[in-house]
Amino acid sequence: MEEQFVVRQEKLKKLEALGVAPYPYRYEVSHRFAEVIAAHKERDAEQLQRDAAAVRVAGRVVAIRSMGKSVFMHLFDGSDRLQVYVRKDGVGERDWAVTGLLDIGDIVGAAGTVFKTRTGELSVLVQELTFLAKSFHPLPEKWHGLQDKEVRFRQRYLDMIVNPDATEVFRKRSRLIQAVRRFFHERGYVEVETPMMHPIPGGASARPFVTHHNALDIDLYLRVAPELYLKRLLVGGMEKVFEINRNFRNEGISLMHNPEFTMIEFYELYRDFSDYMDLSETLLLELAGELLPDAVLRWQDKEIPLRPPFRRVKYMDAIAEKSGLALEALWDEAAMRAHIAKALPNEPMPPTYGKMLDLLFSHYVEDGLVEPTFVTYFPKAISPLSKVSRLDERETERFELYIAGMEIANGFSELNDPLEQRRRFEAQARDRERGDDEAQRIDGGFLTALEHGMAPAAGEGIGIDRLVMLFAGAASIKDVILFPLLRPKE
RNA sequence: GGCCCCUUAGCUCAAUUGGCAGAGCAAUUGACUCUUAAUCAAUAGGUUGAAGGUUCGAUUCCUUCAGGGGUCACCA
Repeated sequence: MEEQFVVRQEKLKKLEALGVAPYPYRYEVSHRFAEVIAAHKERDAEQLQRDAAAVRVAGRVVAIRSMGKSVFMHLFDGSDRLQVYVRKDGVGERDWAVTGLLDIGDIVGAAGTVFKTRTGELSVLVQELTFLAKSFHPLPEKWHGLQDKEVRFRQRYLDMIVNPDATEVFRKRSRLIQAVRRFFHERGYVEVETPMMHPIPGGASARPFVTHHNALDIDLYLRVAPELYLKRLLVGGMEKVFEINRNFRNEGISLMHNPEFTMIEFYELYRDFSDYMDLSETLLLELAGELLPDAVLRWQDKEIPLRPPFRRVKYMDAIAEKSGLALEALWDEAAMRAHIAKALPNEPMPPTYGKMLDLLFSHYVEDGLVEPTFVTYFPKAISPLSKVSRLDERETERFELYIAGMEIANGFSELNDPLEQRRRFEAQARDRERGDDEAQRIDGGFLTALEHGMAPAAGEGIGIDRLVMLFAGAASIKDVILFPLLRPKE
């Protein structure tokens, strides 16, 4: 609001008139609030008075209670709150004048001694108050915090100042990614960075974002997946490799989808999809050990135990069971078409057989996969990069891990036969001609790499944002992405 | 993109059937040297998201637009 902005600018001028530097360069902090609290919370008022431990702390003023010649304030350091107490006769004349000019939102340093108030709250009796930065805007209300989701996402810093839980989610995210990295480093994986801009988008079925490089005068696509580049590294002999980075998909936004999202992809030579299902279980349990009190995900109103081995169900069996369709019908395009026309009359008829399968899977199966479940042996038609099953040539050695109705991971025995890979790409090209504009494109450079010989390998991708949702109990992907995509305002 | 819902003071929310736009917090002024949702007294703060329409009269009803949320589709 205009008026408050003006008033606060006037206060800044008054500070300068007192000889206070309004934007000093540094402040020597001796303890974070959590350290002060941990060190002294168990001691009683008498002990604290005897010792008079000296601290220098800093934070944002989030509450002011003035008693006239003494002022209580709560400071917030990004994680914790700490009360400080300024008395007129306890600080210098100038510091007292500064205290009177403070607004909620200002940032200050406080040097003094730790004590306990009459009501037992650990506080700092201030001897020296240092002004560190001015806030010209009022903070959201103290009781209810900031409710407006739009403001929370557009001005995430306000969310973080007022709703400490928001920050906690992102600390968890950081710890989770750190734990994932350590997991793979401990197993001898090499972390790499492959291009974010691809001349041919590949590695996943999705619409890409397009951009243009001026000097080369070529269109480039923001990557939808790093897969085809990571496999080139397998050809090069990198035995274990992973990448944690952003993917970009030009698709809709929902509780589970943001156009840019973080993914880990990892690959290991001489392994197959079965090894990677085991590895996924190990990883999730290790993350639970790191982030949860026990191996139980608490998400929304659900309790989801992580108890290996996770349930395993074949993709086609899952659809057959939930739809009531016979397995033979699922393998027959005409029968599928008839079923969809009759049972799902409001759905537009998918252009390809693979899209029909997708439709039935998401309609009948997906939401019901709450407990951790590996869906296995995806049909060849929708798995252009995975190896054919040893058991049934219509299927592939591919799995997806579902938890809480969300797809969390996707892995397979990597197709390494270049002639077969070329045929799969050609089948995708035919799907594209039939109207599936997410069908994968032929990447000649990738085929050439395979032609040089790639050892058998397993590969997998895990959606990090969704994993954070599960481990932090977040209902929306927007709650685990600091700045989710919103339509720009004005 | 389709459908449904929301948008009122800086923030959180009210406003009876269409009849004078309010409260708490925040802010301003004053009192107060252990408060913590501090307290007490006073003051100020509004183009009710925007533009039209109906009406004597619109926060309220209608249309269009903008932003957001939910949902469906696509996707992870």
